[in-house]
Amino acid sequence: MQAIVDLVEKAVKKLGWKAAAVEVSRTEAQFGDYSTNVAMLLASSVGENPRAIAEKLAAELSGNEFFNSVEVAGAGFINFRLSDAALAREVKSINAEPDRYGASKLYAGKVVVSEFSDPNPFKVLHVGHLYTSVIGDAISNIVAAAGGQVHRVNFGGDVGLHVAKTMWAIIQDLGGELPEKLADIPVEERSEWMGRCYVTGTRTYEDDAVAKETITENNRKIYNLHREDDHDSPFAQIYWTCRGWSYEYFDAFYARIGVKFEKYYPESEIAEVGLKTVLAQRDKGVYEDSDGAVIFNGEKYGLHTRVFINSNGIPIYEAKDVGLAIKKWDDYHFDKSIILTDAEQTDYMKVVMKSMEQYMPESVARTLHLTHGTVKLPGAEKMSSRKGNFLRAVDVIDMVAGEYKKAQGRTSDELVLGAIKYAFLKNRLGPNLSFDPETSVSMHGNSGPYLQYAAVRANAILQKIGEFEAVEINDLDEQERSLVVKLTEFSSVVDGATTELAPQVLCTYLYELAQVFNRFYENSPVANSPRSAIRAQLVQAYGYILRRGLNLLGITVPKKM
RNA sequence: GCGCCCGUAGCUCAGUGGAUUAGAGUACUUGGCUUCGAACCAAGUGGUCGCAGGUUCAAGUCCUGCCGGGCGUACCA
Repeated sequence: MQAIVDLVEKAVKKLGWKAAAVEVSRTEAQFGDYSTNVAMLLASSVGENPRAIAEKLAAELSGNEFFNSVEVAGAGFINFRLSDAALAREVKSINAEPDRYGASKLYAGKVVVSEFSDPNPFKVLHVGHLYTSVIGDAISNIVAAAGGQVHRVNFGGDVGLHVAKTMWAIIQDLGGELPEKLADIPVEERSEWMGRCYVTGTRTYEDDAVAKETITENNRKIYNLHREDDHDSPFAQIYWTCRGWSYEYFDAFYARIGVKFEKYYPESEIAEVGLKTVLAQRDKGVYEDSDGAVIFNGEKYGLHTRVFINSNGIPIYEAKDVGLAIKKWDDYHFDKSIILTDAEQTDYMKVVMKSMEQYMPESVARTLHLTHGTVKLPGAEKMSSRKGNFLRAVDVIDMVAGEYKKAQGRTSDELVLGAIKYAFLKNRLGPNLSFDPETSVSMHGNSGPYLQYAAVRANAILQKIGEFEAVEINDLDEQERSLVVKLTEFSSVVDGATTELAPQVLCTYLYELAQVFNRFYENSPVANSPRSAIRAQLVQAYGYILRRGLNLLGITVPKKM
């Protein structure tokens, strides 16, 4: 709590000691509400033992109306117990400015580009896209709430070998370059059909040497139709139509999960600048020719070597990422660029960034690559969209909807997404995520439904009592006190989640908050109580904070459940 | 081989170097609905924090080595 930090700093100064970095953290209820170890940190510079320093500080602070008690414990901890007056002030200030209370300012005025999700046209959205979209959205929300001017962008391969493979199978399936036959594909089967074509094309590329040549040629044709702005040839007509289907399918998906993007960066729009840049920087010695390809020799930097332009002269993923980075910098001149991808790309990204550092160091220094693991479902094999044994994003939503219906007799996207998003976000980023639709997204315990329910309960109370007076808040009992103390932790939690870009920090807090509230709820009637007007203010403040926290995670609070 | 990540209760996981006794959820055993919805609450069982050293007043947390698992390691994205 910042107010305590300020008071401690003031006391340290008053006692004539050199200011140490004061940190105040929550502590176990048996010790107090908050504690600080500043006495231990001061020990060496002051030249006294921590315990004695703590005693002096406690004496200095204990008269303050902010505290009920200030006690020294253990090796020199100072434990604080907040006064009712201090707690009342917090509740009042939450209810006065529910959307601003405790907001972080860590990104105030900063321009932030947040790239995530990154699906490829001509392919199917799988469970990984759902996962990465949910995380990216939450992180973007957190940065935006901290004052960041966040631009959410999405990158995807509308050119490249995977498109060439899909196009090959599409043309086979249509019986030739016959765009008019596309009308025969039912609207609801389009994405599915393209996904199947991708799998067929990939298998063929691996097994059939003749077809492989055609696919390689297709790849070149696709780059060329962009260069020549060809929308008329039968091949181009098929390409543009299917590409359009993909983007419609993506938009519908994002709308369904409540994630919004400012723009797509299709690879076709950045491939040229990537290609030109890599060639220009090769001439300056950053990249090298090798076996007909253009590479970056990462071994000089303890990384591995990667190809940027293949021996057919086509810019592959590496060169496209160079183009993307340049385009983003030109578009936004960002203070921070966040790129969220699967952890498989960690070393890859290091190589690309190391190469760009040679000629655009400022942009690279402001770029942060965040990674996450893979979603594992119980009993599932490793998924591969190239082999076709993957789980689609909609399959996961359907599975959870099925579980919801089984358990509660009804379901809705709002509830299903609340369950999925929370299950995805409550764990730290990085390691793989075990996701079990049946148990992990259960209706009990540390789950999205628990939190949504905890919010609905608060609303139900407020609805029942209607208008109430903002009377003075005093003589808090134990349950009321714990609820308010928990509310005061909000700002430091948000700061922590923002600093670390770690949504799980917020999840843990919100769950604890909901637990504290549910305990309060069991024992503290609001409607039929002499303390009704006081408790209503607490419930209102709690409702605001819980809703804000959930919204940061991309989770909405249902009107009813 | 080399590089990066992970290893905490039966299972899934939290855990900015600090508190006699390492926390949740789940599962299991109990108790609590005439109430602002019990999708809740309360109590209990369950740990050599992978192993071994080191740094520190203090290590699940930092360092080193080892064991186990995952990922990456040149023309896919």
